[in-house]
Amino acid sequence: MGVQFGDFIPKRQISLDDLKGKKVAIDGMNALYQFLTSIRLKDGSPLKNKKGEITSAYNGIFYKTIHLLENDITPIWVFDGEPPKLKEKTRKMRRHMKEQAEEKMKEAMKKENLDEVAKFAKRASYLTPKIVDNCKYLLGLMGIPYVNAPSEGEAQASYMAKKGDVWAVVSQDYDSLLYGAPRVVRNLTTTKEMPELINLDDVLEELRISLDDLIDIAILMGTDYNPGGVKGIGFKRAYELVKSGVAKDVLKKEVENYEEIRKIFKEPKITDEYSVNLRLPNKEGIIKFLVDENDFNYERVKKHVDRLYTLIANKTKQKTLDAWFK
DNA sequence: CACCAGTA
DNA sequence: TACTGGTGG
Repeated sequence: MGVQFGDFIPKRQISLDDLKGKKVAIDGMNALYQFLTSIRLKDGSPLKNKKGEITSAYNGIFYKTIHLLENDITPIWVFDGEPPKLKEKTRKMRRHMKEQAEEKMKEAMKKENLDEVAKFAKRASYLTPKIVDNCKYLLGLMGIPYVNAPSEGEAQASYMAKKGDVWAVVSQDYDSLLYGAPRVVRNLTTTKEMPELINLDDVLEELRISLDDLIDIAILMGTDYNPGGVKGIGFKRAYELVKSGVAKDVLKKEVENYEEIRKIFKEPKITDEYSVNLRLPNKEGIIKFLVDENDFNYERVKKHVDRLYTLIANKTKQKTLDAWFK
C-alpha cells in the first residue's frame, strides 16, 4: 500500500523505449504480489504445479524478466529483509484483511457467485517464504542480479538509484520517493496501464517543497509506520500545513514516534553488498526447476531459455566491446 | 504476467 | 498485420 500520493503529484506516461539501455531496481515483493494476484485462471485460482504449490510468481518472474531484457532493460530484483518494528501494526492489519477476504470467499462459494469467489481469492492470497526463496533461486539460475535488503526493499532500491547504479526504482508504491529515489517507474510489472515516470525533482519543484516536507506530508497522511496518519488529514490539508509552516507542530503533537518514522525514511538500513551485473544463465537448471519441478511446458520454457541465453550473451559481449573502445 | 491461435 | 480472449501450471 504505502503512502497515497495518487493524483497529487506530477507524473508522465512513458514507453519501454524510454528505458532502453537502462538498469532498474524492481521492488521485488511488490512485483511478486502483483504476479500472484494477476496470473490466474478465469475462476480466480492461481497457477499450480502437480503438488498443488502455487507457481504464478515463477511464471511472472521468468517471462517478465525476459520481456524486459528483450527491450534492453536490465532488472535488478530487490527483496525485503526484516521489517521495521513500527510496521507491525500495518502488517497485522494486512493479515486481518486477508483473513476477512478468506471468509468472504467461502461465503461467495456457498452462494456460487463465481465473480466474487475470484475477487476474494485474489485478495486472500499471500506470498509464502518458500515462494520468495524459489523466486530468488530462479533469478540466480537465470543470471539476473537480485539483492537481499537488510530491511525495506524500497529503501535499498532507492539507495541504488541515488548512487546511480540503477536509473530508477520500479514499484507501484510511492514510498521510494520518500527514500529519495530520483525516479520511480510505475506500471512496469502490470499490463493494464501504460508505464509512468515520476521524477522526484519535478515533484518537489512543482509543489515548491523539500524532500523533508514531502516526508512530513506523507506522515501526516499516513505511512506503513503510522497507518491512517492524522485523522481527517489527506494530501491537501497536509500540503497546506507544510506550506504554512505549522506541520512540525501538528506532527510532534499528533503522531506517536514522529522522529523515529522520519528516521526510517532519512536513514534507512541499506547495504552495499550487491552486484548489478548479468551472468550467463544455467539453462539446464532453469528447465529442471520450471519443467521438472513445477510442471511448466517444456517447449515453451526451452524457447525462452535459449532466447535468455542469447540476450545475456550478446549484452555481455557488447559490454566487453564497449570497454575495449573506451 | 506473456503466449498464441483464431479472427478480421 | 493487428487485435483479442482463452490458456498456462
